[in-house]
Amino acid sequence: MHSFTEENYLKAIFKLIEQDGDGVTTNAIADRVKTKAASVTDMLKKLSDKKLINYRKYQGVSLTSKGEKVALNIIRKHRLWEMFLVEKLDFKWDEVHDVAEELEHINSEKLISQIDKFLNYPKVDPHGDPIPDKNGKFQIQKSKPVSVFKQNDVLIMTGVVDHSAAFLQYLDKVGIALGKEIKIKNMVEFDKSLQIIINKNTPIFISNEAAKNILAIKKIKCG
Amino acid sequence: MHSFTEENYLKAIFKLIEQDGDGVTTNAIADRVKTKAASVTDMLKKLSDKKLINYRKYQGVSLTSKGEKVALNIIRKHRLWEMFLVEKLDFKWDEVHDVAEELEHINSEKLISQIDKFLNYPKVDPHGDPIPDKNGKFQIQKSKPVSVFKQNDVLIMTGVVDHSAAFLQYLDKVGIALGKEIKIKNMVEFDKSLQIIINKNTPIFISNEAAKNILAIKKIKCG
DNA sequence: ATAATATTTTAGACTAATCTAAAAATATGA
DNA sequence: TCATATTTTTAGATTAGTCTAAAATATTAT
Ligand SMILES: [Mn+2]
Ligand SMILES: [Mn+2]
Ligand SMILES: [Mn+2]
Ligand SMILES: [Mn+2]
Repeated sequence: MHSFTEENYLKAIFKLIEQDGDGVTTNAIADRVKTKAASVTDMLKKLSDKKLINYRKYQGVSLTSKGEKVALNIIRKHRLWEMFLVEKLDFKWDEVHDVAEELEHINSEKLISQIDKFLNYPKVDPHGDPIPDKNGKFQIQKSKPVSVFKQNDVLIMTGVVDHSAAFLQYLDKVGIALGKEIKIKNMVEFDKSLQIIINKNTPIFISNEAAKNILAIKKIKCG
Repeated sequence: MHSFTEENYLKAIFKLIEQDGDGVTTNAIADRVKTKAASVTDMLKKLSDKKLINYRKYQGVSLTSKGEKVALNIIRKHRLWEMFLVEKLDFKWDEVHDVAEELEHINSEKLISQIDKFLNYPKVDPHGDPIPDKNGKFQIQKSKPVSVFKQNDVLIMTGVVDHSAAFLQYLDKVGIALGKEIKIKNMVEFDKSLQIIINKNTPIFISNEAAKNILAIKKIKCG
């Protein structure tokens, strides 16, 4: 169907559009797929010939709906595999990404629909990212970084911005995980670090840098 | 580590050695990996440089112990994945091979050891083929084709020679599966077809061609 | 033993994906 | 606006894997 490489470019372009909107630049893609701008230009021509992207020299690119469909399917597979690894094979959330990068390119409609069923049709992956369904539809997250909330806000942790193993391991260490309650006890004016209470435990401090990389929503009062 | 292609060549060489012994020919490999002899010669040089095979021009090849180890690991992964697909994702035994051909190249020690554990360390795959352990060790099957047994022998079905979907579907249709009892009721001298009884059901006829492709062992009397 | 046949290797070319270096286009800013 | 800096594209080379056609070697059959 499409080569590994083509799939990786499409996924990269999709994520850059998600971040910065259409008109994705050659250099931005080169960065993401860890290659040089010259190689990207070559690939853009190929993807354009295949009607997977809209491309005019020097103008930046966007995905056609065909290209977006391919990208969403790769992302669907990536996130389902991550979920499978965590839920069924006892992987930690910081161990799954690299393996999923390989597994996402396996071609089998049946395989992925069975994995989906086996996991009971999960809506989010182990990092809180939404899993597109068969048709590429997924719920847009309205989470925001913990850093934007106010003193005494009570939040539910829903995701991460930084997906690096190092950051995920840090969150493990301080006890922050998906679904945990985070109460903002107070903010240090000097460096914008936060004192927070996780699930009613003893308060801890997290840096502003950390707070910017943790996503959460306001907790709904219930009971 | 090793490319996709290199792994497929090593696996092909391993299986040819298993079948015909050392001194595997260029054409035999070309057949198995579905390429041309000239391409095989190129690859043999590369594998030889990497000390994965023993190769002297025109003399045929054998695997070094390093090469054998790689081949056995691919086969281990292939068979574990097939088992996973059948046991956990409701695939039929005739549906798993092609997907496993892709999955066998995924690189993750942890992934495969967890799959092994998840399946409770199976000894054979859905086709009755032995699954090498972490160290490449596996039990040699002493099964023989049904065609070599004698009238009134009572057998247990243990595997297949022909792994094609068409043959496996035929076996499904007539009710032959791993572990089933096969009693040889009689053999037609004319065309060597057999009348057999599967699990005490009504007798059926199978051709000599079919009998040669079904593996079995003599049933041990018990009770 | 020699000629005919079959197998294997070499030579040379092609494709996908990559790279470096140079040229072209665009953006920036005095 | 126009020179400078940055970004993007082109040109040309490289590598892995493949192919066809031709040459070299081995096998087989008279
Ligand atoms: Mn990931
Ligand atoms: Mn994820
Ligand atoms: Mn198989
Ligand atoms: Mn099998």
